[in-house]
Amino acid sequence: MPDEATQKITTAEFEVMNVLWCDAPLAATDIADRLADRKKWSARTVKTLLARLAEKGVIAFEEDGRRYLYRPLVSHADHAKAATRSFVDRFFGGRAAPLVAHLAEDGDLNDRDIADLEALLEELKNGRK
Amino acid sequence: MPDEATQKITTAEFEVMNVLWCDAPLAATDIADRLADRKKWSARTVKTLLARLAEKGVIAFEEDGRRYLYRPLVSHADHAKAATRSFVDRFFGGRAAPLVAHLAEDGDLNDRDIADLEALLEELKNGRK
DNA sequence: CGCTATTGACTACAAACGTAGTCTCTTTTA
DNA sequence: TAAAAGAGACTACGTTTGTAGTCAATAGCG
Repeated sequence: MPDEATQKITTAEFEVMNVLWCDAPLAATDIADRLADRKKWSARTVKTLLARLAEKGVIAFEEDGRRYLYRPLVSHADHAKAATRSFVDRFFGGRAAPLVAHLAEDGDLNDRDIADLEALLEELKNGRK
Repeated sequence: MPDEATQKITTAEFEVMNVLWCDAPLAATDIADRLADRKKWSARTVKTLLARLAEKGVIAFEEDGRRYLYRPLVSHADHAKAATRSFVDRFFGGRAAPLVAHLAEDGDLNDRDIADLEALLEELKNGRK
């Protein structure tokens, strides 16, 4: 089962993880550069976040000359899965349907979403019987 | 559109909101009592959380003799909706299907969930055309 | 070959959070 | 009527989070 730590990525840390999920391993500076457009963080801030992520065990780093290269230990999929689980548990008693209903009510589902969901359900029903 | 504040309910505060969403208005003591089984918080803690929620504008209180009766200003549905939106935006680029796919992959959807989702999709398709 | 720029290590610091304690007033009860 | 029990107001305090600054080593540049 996924480690507890998976849950504990904060929003700021998540931004860093997003970069690493796109491309890894990367040096701290590279990560800061790739974040530069979205966030106006100093490189220090990024370093701090990397240190905290490493401390939490969700990323690893290896030496590369006199700098470190960072790499995620938790996949995006695993993290999304764990986060989804706890979100759905918390807000919808673990049931997915009410969640989708909420999205639907707000008109947040377009035709493509609906089509995707239909396809997904088809698949599920087949896999199940 | 829902207030920004809607997002800002913390996990501890959320427990308090859950009580108020079930039954309101309630006095602080009543809320503490109803939380007693799940959380072993002192009544003080509950009071603090109520004060913070009031400060954030997500609950209101009215005097009732020498105590206050608290009542949510944000409905459970609104909060769930806002939270769902930001969750789905954050993790799945705003698309619901990948979210459901994650739940499905983990076997977190049972037959009833699937049936519910199917019904929901039927409804959506009808409402849409 | 000394200076500047880069990198990691350590430190900082305010706001938000979780979790309460104390103080004071008032109402109920013995 | 004095004491106890409960209500709100204000205060507290360690931790986490967001957002960095400083210091020391190193390494390339002029």
